[in-house]
Amino acid sequence: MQNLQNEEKKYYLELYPIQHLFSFDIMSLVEVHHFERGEWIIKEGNFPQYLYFLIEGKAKVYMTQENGKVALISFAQPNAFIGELELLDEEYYSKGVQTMTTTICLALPILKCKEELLSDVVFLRYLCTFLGNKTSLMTAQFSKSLAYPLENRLAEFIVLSAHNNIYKEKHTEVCDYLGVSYRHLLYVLAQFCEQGLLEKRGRSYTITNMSELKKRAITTSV
Amino acid sequence: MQNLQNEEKKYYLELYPIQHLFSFDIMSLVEVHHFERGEWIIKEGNFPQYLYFLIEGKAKVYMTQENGKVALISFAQPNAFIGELELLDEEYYSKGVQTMTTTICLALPILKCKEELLSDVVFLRYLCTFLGNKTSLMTAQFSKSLAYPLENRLAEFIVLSAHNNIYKEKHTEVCDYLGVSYRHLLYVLAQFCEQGLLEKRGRSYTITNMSELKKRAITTSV
DNA sequence: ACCTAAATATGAGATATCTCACATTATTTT
DNA sequence: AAAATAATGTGAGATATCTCATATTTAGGT
Repeated sequence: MQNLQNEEKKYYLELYPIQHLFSFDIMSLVEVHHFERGEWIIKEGNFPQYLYFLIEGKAKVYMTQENGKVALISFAQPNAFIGELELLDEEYYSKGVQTMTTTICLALPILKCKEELLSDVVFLRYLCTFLGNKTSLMTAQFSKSLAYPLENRLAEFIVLSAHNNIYKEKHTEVCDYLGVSYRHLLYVLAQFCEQGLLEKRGRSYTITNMSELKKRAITTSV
Repeated sequence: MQNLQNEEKKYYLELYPIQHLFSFDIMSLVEVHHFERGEWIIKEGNFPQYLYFLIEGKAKVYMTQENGKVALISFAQPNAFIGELELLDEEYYSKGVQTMTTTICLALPILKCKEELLSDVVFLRYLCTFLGNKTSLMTAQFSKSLAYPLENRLAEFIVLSAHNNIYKEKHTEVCDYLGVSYRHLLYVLAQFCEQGLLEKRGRSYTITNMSELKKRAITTSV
C-alpha cells in the first residue's frame, strides 16, 4: 500500500470529490491509498484503521469458513465503502478484502473521525442508503442461492459478466463465488457448450445463443 | 390490523418507549398497530405506508422467486425495523412480512415523517447500526448456505431454536428457511434420530445428545 | 530460462438433494 | 360435524453436486 502525497493525492481528490458526502471538512483528514493488484485492503479478522471509500479498481470480499472453504461474498466496486461495518460495530469480525486490480481508495482514519462521522447527518444518510442497497443485494443473492441450481445461477453470472459476448472469468474465483466445486462448474459449462449456448475458445467462452442463455438466467426483479 | 387508540395505545407507548431513537417529537405521529397471527404487515410487492418498529411478537420475511419457490428469508423480532428499506429507496421491491404470533408494531406514517426521519442524526445512527447488523447476519447466512450441507445448517438451526432441549418447528417453514425440499429435511432429521442425536416424540424432537449436535452445527463467529 | 505455485482439465464413484406419487393426520372453515 | 386445507410421513427413482486422484498448462518470481 502506498499513501499518496502532494500532486498524486491532489489529483485523485479533485477527480473524485467526496466533500458532498460530509457536512464537516474532510480534506484535512482524508488520505489517498494506492493498492497493487492482489494486496489486501483488510486482512480477514484484523480490525482496520480506516474507513475506505473505493474510487478506482475492484476488490473481492472473502470469508473463510470453519470448514476451510473460502466464500467469495461480493465484489467491491467504485463508490463502495469498505470498513463501514467496523466503524459501526467494534466487535465486528472483518471480512478479508483483496484487490483484483490496482485500486485507489480514499481513507479516513477511524480514530480521528469516528465521532464526527457518526454525528454527521449527511454522511449517515448516505451510509444508510449504501447499507440498504447492500442488504438488499445480499438478500437477493442469498435467496437465489437457495432456490436455484447452478445451471440458472451460472447463466445469470455469465450474462452479467460477459463483455462483447465473451465470458472470461477465472473458474477458481467463480466457483468460490457461486459456492460450488470446481468440478461441477466445469460440468455445467461443458453442458452449456453441448447445448449450443456457449462455445469454448481456448480459455474463454463465446456466447452463441444469448436469448436461450437469458432464459436460463434468473430474472427476479430486485 | 387494528390501529390501537387511547388506553391500549398509551399502554404500549409507555411499555416500549422509543422517543430516544429520535431527536424530534415522535409522540404526535406514532401509531400502535396490532396484528393477529397470520396477518401480513407488508404484502409482497406492495409499498408500505408506514415505517414499522416491531415491539412484541415475531414475523416471517418472505420472497417469492420467479420459479415459484418461496424463500423464507429471515425472522423479524422485537426491536426490528420493518419497511426501512422502502423508506430509503422508493424503488425497492417489498418483501412479504407475515406475523407468526400476535404482533404489536409502532408505526410511523412515511408520508408525514420521511423528511424528518432522514434528517435526524439520532435516528439515522440507530438505523445504520440496525442495517449493519442485518447485512452482517445476511452475509453470514448466505455464505453458510453455500459452504455447508443441510446436516450442518440444520444442526445449527435446531440448537438455536430448541427450548428446553425440545425442537418443535414446523417442517414446512424450516425447509423454506433452509432452502431444501421437505423430503430431504425429513431424511436428515431421521438420520439425526438414527444417530442418537434426537428422539422423535409425536410431533416434536427431543435433543438427546447436545454436545454431538453442537459439533455438527456451524460455529463460525459472526 | 528455470522453477514453482496456481489454474485448467477430466474421469470415476460417492452423496446430497430433488421430484413426484401417495397416504395419513391436524387444523381451519363452513 | 363435515368439508376443506395445511402439515406430516414415506418410498422410489432421478439429478445435482462433491470428493479425490491425476495430468497438463499457465503465470509469476528469481
